[in-house]
Amino acid sequence: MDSQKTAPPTPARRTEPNPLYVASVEKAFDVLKAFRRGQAEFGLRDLGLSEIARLAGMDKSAAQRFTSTLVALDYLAKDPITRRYRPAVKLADLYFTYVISNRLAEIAMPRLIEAGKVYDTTVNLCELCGTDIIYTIRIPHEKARFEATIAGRRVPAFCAAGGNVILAHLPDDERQAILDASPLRPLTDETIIDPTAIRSRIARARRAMFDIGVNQAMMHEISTAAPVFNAEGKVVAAVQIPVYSPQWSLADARRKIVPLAVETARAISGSL
Amino acid sequence: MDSQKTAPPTPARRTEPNPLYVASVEKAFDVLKAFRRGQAEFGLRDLGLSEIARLAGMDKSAAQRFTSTLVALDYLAKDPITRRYRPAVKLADLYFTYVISNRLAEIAMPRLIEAGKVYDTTVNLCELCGTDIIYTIRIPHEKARFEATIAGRRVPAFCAAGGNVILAHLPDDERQAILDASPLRPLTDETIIDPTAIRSRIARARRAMFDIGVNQAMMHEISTAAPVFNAEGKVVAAVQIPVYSPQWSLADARRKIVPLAVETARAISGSL
DNA sequence: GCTGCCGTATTATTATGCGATACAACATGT
DNA sequence: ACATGTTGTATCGCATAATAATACGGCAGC
Repeated sequence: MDSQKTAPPTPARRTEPNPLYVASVEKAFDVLKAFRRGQAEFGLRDLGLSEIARLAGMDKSAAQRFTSTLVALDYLAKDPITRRYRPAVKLADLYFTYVISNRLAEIAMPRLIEAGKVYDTTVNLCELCGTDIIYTIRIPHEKARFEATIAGRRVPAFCAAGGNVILAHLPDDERQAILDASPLRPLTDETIIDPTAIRSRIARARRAMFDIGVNQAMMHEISTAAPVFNAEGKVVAAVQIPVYSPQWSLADARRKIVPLAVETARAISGSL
Repeated sequence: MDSQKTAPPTPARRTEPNPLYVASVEKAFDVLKAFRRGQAEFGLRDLGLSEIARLAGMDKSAAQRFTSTLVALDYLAKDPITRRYRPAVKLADLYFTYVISNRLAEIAMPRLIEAGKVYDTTVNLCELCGTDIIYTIRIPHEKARFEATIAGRRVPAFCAAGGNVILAHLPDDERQAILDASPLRPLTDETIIDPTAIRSRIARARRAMFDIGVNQAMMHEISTAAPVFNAEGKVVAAVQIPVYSPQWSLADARRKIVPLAVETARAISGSL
């Protein structure tokens, strides 16, 4: 008679036997992560103390301490009447901190803005983070699903055009390690999850120097991407441009959007 | 014989005598903040251990422990050869966490995108955070200075059009408290820092339901803004639209941009 | 009105984070 | 080349600071 109502109790607590490791910091971030999970899995915009405890895999006392601390630091806000917590504006500081110290972003930004105007399309820059890609810069032009317009969004690398072009130019062992670690869960009915199919798609992307995918991460989305290289010739990011059916056909995307992504990526690479 | 070479050693350590307060968490965030300061004050994209210690106001041992844990958690990256640290992609997660759980952002996003197309201008949503405003959503269309295009950017509320329209509709005591707490340091040669001038500008913004400022936070910028209200009639944000001289004149901004900002803000308010 | 769950407050215990110290690897300048 | 002042790394005993158990009050919903 198991009464766990929510997902796997704890996603395997990281055990860092390093004497320089401060465990409290990890737990604070676990609390923040709980909100992302809560939103993704249950559509919750705010969380109560017990929910946080459950989602972050800690007991109520710990949740109490860390929420209290995060509220004092202004990274979490607490509704005084419902007593529920939600992420606070100040979290945006950290994104700024990342981007402002990122030369790649600085160089890419004007070119991405430029590129968006050519066909009035959204243009994104994405970088690898573990087995996912994260959209670090987004220039939205079209009203897609809300999450699809927000910077910081994660998509598994194996099913994103941006992910594929990055994987394609990684050293073999690194690419393999990431694919091995990727849970091949489909995001749409058409997501390719067959390992050999994925591999050949990546190989194609390497030869062509771009990738294009249809309905892989989201329905009605045709996603194109091209790799960005640094001065030493290593992939560091991808320019990704999505367009949406039925306004765009695959043929038109191929003919117009792919070259735009490739050209933009090349321009950025050239200035690194 | 003082050998402190850098700015004020510690910006007054917060002393939280709450038994539920976990001080280590604060220190971890202090380390992250150090990067923002390092960038703002010295233009540094990465920091060495000792620099972090200095900027975050802690000793080398502490800096060592917290950088080490933040690296383990992937919020900081360490260059193995230079041994310097820099903010890592994963920080973008936290921004996403904030925005995705924010109803306001969800409702505003499509209207902001729409608004940007009218005159091909950048459109921003900003929210109050302490004495600053933070740009939470940005739809960039023009290639302004890099920082001016990044979400998470902070500007003192008193000299930002977005800040003024928010302040204008706050309860008197709250507005006063924020102005009292604001360091009235000018950002440009033309920034208004006279308290009574600021007050009358805010009063005007309240009556007019918009604000417009020239060269207040950045040279060549004409900044317009209008307030967004929630269902209970409280200000929660501002729609801000900047245009740049010499492409735009003040008169044109008044005639075209202000109504656009006002209308967009009203549309958002109406859907909250 | 009873029962369960939630958020809050308080406590003793000890594990945990602390910071002094010593070392190594560079850079610097003479 | 050497002496000097950095910087980053590693170790360790001590006491503080974070912990988890517990108890309380409030608010739901049967």
